[in-house]
Amino acid sequence: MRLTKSFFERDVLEVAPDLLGKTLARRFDDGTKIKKVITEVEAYKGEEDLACHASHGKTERNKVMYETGGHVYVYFVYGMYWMLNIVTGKRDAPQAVLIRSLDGISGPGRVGKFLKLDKSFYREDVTKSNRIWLEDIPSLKKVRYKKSARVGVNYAGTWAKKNWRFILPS
DNA sequence: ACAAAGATCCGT
DNA sequence: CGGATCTTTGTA
Repeated sequence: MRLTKSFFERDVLEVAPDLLGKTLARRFDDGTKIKKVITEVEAYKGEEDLACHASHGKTERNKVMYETGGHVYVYFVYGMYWMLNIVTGKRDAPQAVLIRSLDGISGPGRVGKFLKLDKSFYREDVTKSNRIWLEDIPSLKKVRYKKSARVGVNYAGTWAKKNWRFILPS
């Protein structure tokens, strides 16, 4: 079953761990369809969170984070990687979940490459899109997961210490 | 206008 | 541990 708007409109700290064990589905232009279980995510929450891209207010790059949950936030880094995030929460509450790993695909850069993401996915709605969406596995109710500090955000001071990275044990 | 840094990955 | 490679951001 496809995850709906109400799933994504909750607080990012609830949505992020709930995404573990869920399925990410992607239909490519040639019609090929793939599904992978999400195994690692990170939460980025609000303008106060110095590790969050919204910490300097709304900009051309991050403006989709201010929209309602369920939108895709993709951005380009290090000259070669597209990072996949799912916006969560209500409008004007900038939050997003970074999809760091899928089953067999370790690292956010590789996830973007595997899914063949690009600028055109910016602001895609995963509750409606026919090329990227998320699905529940009804039989799987609860999963155990580990928490740790987020990766690559040491510049964020005390915010870097928050255990907002959620990992499914392999 | 421009320089610097970046929610990364890979090879050495 | 440094290079690749280029967009976004704040003004170094």
